[in-house]
Amino acid sequence: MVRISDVAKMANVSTATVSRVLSNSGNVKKETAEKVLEAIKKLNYQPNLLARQLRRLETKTVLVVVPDITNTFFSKILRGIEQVAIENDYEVLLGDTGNSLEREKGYLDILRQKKADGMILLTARLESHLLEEISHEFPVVLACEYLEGSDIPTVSIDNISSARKATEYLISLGHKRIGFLSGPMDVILSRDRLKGFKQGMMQHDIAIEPNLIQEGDFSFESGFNLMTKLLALTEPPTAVFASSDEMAIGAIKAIKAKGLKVPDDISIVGFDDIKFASIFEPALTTVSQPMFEIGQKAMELLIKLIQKDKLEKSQYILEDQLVIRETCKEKKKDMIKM
Amino acid sequence: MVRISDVAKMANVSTATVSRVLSNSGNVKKETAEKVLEAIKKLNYQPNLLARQLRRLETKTVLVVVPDITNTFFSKILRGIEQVAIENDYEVLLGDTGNSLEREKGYLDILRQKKADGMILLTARLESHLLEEISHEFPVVLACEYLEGSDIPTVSIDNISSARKATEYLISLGHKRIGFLSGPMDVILSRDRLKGFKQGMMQHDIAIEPNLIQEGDFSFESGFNLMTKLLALTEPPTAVFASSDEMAIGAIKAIKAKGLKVPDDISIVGFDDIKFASIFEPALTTVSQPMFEIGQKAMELLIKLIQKDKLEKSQYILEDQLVIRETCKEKKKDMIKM
DNA sequence: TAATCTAGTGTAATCGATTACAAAATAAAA
DNA sequence: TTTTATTTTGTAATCGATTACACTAGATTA
Repeated sequence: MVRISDVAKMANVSTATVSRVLSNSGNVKKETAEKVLEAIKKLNYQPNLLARQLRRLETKTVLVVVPDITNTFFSKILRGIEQVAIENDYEVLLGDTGNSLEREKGYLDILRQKKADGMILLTARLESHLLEEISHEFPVVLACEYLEGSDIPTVSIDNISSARKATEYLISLGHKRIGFLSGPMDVILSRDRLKGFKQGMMQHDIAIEPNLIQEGDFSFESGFNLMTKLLALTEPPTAVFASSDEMAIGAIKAIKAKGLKVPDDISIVGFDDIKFASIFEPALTTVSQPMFEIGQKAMELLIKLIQKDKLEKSQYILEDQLVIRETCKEKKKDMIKM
Repeated sequence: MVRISDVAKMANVSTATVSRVLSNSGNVKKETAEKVLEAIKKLNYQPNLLARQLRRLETKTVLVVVPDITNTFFSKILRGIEQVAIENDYEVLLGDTGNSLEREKGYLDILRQKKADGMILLTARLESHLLEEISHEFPVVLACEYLEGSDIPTVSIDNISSARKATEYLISLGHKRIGFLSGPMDVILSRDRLKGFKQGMMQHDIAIEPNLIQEGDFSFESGFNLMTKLLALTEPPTAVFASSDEMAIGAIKAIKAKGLKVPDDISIVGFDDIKFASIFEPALTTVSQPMFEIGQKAMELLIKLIQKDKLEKSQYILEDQLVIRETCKEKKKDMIKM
């Protein structure tokens, strides 16, 4: 392995001078610098980052903890993170928890062991005091999620208001029996979406029926299963608002499996606007999150934290948008009951 | 920050002893070890990995270079990699190239700078001599891709034979005018799939028509566009074999857009078996790759390389499988021409 | 009893860079 | 020409762990 001392020897200078050439800092005579650069090229020298990092006590690496890397929602955010990371010479250490709480916890140690300068969490199911604690010691940014009553910097959309908007859209189409497929209740964003749903309903004086609200886990499979349950009710909903696109698609499959049609028989709204939402048939009406931008912003904030810059605020709310495609329709006229 | 010397001081021992307790190596008296452990707990000490890594000249980190992290095909492989990584106390440094050759090249430096102990490439579009070079210096494993005439360890399916199988399946359904949507020709796996397609055709004495073969880039969009082109031919194909599921789905969308039906008018076979292949309607008949296993195996090989173990062989071929779903059907009887 | 071995611990070198400080060389000012 | 300022370079400490080597004390063997 080629070390800085090898370069120094070949160029007939001290390691300090080589280092100065490397970092472009300080005063090095032109000719000396040229000698050094030549030696570097000749030896194909690459500085050992471990040594540099140890000396500088920084890694130029950020840890990104993702609940499920195979979900395109998260990988799109990751893309945004990575873009800003590259622009600022940071590397991304990936922590996929596979929805395991234990693994989520385990990744905190990587930060403590200085393997990364900071951390972006796309999931926050850990006990909040753990997160609070580590965020006091190290730079931490939450994306999508946030922590109630905490001042950990956060980038997300306003889940409550976007869920309310989506609900009101269904109401505006004449729907009153609206089902709600929720995400897991231990994540705040699920609770927010539910809250938004309830707000929308109440604002139009529509009673909320508990058995039209079902808790799932954002997955396709849970969407399918919960919708099947809803369809088994004596009076199934005429519209359903799902807390993720995957669930929405699962729900549509369940509806189709019963021989019913979307949107003719039942309207569906999803959440996220993953790539597949527009490819699926019928194309999904959904709340579109600016995933790439969320990632970018989160990484920008993290870099600021690492550099100990002051943030203007700790909660950044990005704009979402209700994208209307093909899965919603005016409620059918009630049949005259016999 | 708590250092090993702080622990040593508190426990009234030398740093060497603390280190020995930490690594569970060597001979430390029980009582001493207990004292040390107590101090560690009291101070909430976590060893600085940078220092350890510098001393040991290893990072316990592997670099995974992915062409597109938002493609579930790759993220599934990544899952396999990460699983084995965790089991062996490795971390995964993610390098998403966004299909950029330049960024692919840039990630090689991370390896040279010792930020990772080895590298798994899920893309190999770089000039082969670059790859050869770096693989002589550092542990490198190719997954999915391989390099002709190179001995870089590789994990993949046999693309030629699986493409041949899929082609023969279409032929067995009576199709003769079979279109082929290829991936980019600068990746070997695209060329292999084309080769397999041609083999299948020739083995059944079916002439290969150049304008039924179209080159894309694995993406949904290219599938749509190329299929649109094929449909514009005076005599369009009755079946199409796409080199990726995304392309296949794009092709189906194009067919539907023309008012035709899959599989009634045109049969489609995809490649990869991404999650969405079974959700899409009609559910995709496709060549299923064992993505998770590819990732696992690749990581296992890489660990062996890092530990300087001998590999039994350098090319590992895993089993693929033609999954028959709903997008293929017997060719319609020819209309009697007037 | 003396010699040898072993367990347990400490001292200090080491990994490969960066950088504070000192020193030398050169330029500018008196 | 001497003095002072500036530029350029080198020496050695440093980052925080690991580990080769040395040492001590007690156990074992001859």
